[in-house]
Amino acid sequence: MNVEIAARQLEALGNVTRLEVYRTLVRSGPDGLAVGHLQQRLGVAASTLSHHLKYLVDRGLITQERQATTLICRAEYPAMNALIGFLADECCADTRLAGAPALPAGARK
Amino acid sequence: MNVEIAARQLEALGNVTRLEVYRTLVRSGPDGLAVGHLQQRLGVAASTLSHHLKYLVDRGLITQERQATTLICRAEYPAMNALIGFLADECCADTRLAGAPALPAGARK
DNA sequence: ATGGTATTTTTATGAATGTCGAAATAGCGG
DNA sequence: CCGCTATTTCGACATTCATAAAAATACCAT
Repeated sequence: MNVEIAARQLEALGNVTRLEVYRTLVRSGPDGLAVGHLQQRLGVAASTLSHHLKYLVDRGLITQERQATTLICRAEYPAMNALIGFLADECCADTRLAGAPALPAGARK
Repeated sequence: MNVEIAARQLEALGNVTRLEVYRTLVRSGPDGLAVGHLQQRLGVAASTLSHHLKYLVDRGLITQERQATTLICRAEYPAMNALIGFLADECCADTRLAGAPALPAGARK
């Protein structure tokens, strides 16, 4: 994980529609959700949704698998884990794990 | 923390220049860094930097404090913590804390 | 006040985004 | 093969973004 990749993934999540899509997929668990179901649930135009899904696939945040005519979308959990890891390690203090303060300049990497 | 705010903050970090700025500030610790130092270190035009800093302040990711002629910028750690918390809780499995699998659909909220 | 350094605002411009309807494609079921 | 459903591609459009030079502002030191 480097800054460029992280930025691209953060950017992908930095749009309400896409973030909702992604969140919905994550919460749907490993079974994923068909594009059509996503479309119904989020109420966005199919073409817009398709556009955003491509975006998310491109950046490795979700995967798609054909099942007959429908396309199943799934969150790519390792990607999110890596991204959170980047934010926590490269950028941030651990937080929520403990009350540890931010690491001082140059303490890592 | 809601989806709109999270998306705005993620978007703010979803640009290489801003992510570098932010990362630099986080790693500079609580003392922060002057705009000028950031500018020198990152080699971006002052006006561009100022633009991005405003962006980050707007979204609550950093704060600024005047000290004589120089403006000290600091990462707003709680904001990042909340954002990571959102990603972990609302969106994602915990990861890195344990090997726990993603929460199944509807397990939360 | 004057000069100097630090930072922002203004202004400009090219590029990318977000959105959607309409048309095109893909692939099953019969 | 045909029709049907699912999804994508193709314009089109308005909006926002990223960048930076130039001018303006802020504030200290003298």
